[in-house]
Amino acid sequence: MLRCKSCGVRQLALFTDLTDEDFKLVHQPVDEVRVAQGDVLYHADDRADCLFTLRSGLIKMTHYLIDGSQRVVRLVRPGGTLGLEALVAGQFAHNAEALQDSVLCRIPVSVVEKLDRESPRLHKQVLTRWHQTVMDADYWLTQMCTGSARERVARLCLFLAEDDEGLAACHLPGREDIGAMLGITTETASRVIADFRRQGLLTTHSRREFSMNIDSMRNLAGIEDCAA
Amino acid sequence: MLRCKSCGVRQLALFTDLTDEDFKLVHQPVDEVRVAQGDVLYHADDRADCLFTLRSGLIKMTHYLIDGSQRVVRLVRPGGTLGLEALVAGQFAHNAEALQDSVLCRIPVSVVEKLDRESPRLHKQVLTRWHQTVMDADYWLTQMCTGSARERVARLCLFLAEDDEGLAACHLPGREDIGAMLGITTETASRVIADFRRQGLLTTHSRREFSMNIDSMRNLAGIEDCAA
DNA sequence: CGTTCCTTTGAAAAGCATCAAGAACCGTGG
DNA sequence: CCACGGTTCTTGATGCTTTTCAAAGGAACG
Repeated sequence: MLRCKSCGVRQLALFTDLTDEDFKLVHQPVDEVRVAQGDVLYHADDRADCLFTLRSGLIKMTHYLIDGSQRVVRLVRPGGTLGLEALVAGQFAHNAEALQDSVLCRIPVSVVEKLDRESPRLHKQVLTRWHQTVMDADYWLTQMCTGSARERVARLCLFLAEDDEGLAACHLPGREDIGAMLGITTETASRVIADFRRQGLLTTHSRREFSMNIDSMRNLAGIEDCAA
Repeated sequence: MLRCKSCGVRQLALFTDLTDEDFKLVHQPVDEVRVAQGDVLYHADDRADCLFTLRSGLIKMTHYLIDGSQRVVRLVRPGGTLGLEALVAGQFAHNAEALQDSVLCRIPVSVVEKLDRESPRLHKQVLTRWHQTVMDADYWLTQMCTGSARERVARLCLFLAEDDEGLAACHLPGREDIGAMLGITTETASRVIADFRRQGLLTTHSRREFSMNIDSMRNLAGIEDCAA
């Protein structure tokens, strides 16, 4: 299972920088995991003995609220890391659910712990991953939890478009998910998107795909370059 | 300067668990830093060659928005760690400003890096601190960025009261800061608090101190125990 | 081809922001 | 000790935004 060395996303992932020497320390399998859109990778409080690197797809990290609804606290994109808390706690801190069909590498905690001890390169990467997670969280809060519903939807669209390289089709989540990401209701999410469409800012190709006029969208969002 | 061993907040802080052996590795001074209410500990993008443990007081971590206003992304309470990003980036990621007179320990990055390499106990603590930071960030998002203004203010009051052990006086931030924490306007913050006061849920002793009826406040907040 | 789920839309009500002004508080200097 | 000016807090009135409740249209799927 050790194809990590030639992995396509490795340059983005946890195992960047690793030398051949480092790889020799990996004695447990790094499996590939596939989750279909809508499937749950893990639940909060599940026993955590591995962590994940996202190779392709899109994952939402959520918390359930007291009223039973869910709040999206962050999205993870290819190259991102999920479940780092496995290194310090016995259980996961979020629910991780696929917004798109996704492929991940499943890395046993024991592997990361060993490398963390014996490879300064991986050790540094682990810290960097934590840092990135915090930056992502802060970015999410400032961008997706601030301003009017229109601004937030515009920012979310721009965020989603970064993955899919702009002009072509971007994945558009369901309205309920959009609501849970932005802290607004499903109806408001729907209304804003329908409105963007009427104004010609946004075109939906299928139910779950769209493209947009990036510049106009930036105006609505309040121009700010993306830290994530 | 090595009074860490007998430090009152050490049990909460980064240097928990350290043995005498570990302390012998610390060859650079751990300074005490005092910041008065309203003072800035550091700015985002400041060169970061040290990190901090909060001994007493309260610190707000903020980002400036494009419009010049600021958004509070998190509060740090005694025992918490600030500026962990110094370990992986050359600069700080937030503005850190004192909401109350505060005392911190200023720990050079070189010290933490050395201990991180040579003390498994500190190494574990560093990871735990990162984890805690992410948990705090997620808690902040779900609690302070979700629900009506009344709910948010109620949750913030409960959060602030945890420090000051309930019944006695708790620190009440300025209305503008409250707004920046909850994503609402100064006026709305003021109105909600004035309203709580009229309903007898909350009593202000001085301008910056209050106490409250915790149970009623919990009802308004939607009961949920605090993860932070 | 009908069922089911998701999205869109409408109308009314509630919530919140905005603008503007007055009141309370703070530190300072007389 | 009190008066003063600046700041922060409170309050009111108004209008926009968002939620809520309800229902109808569309797309997906067996």
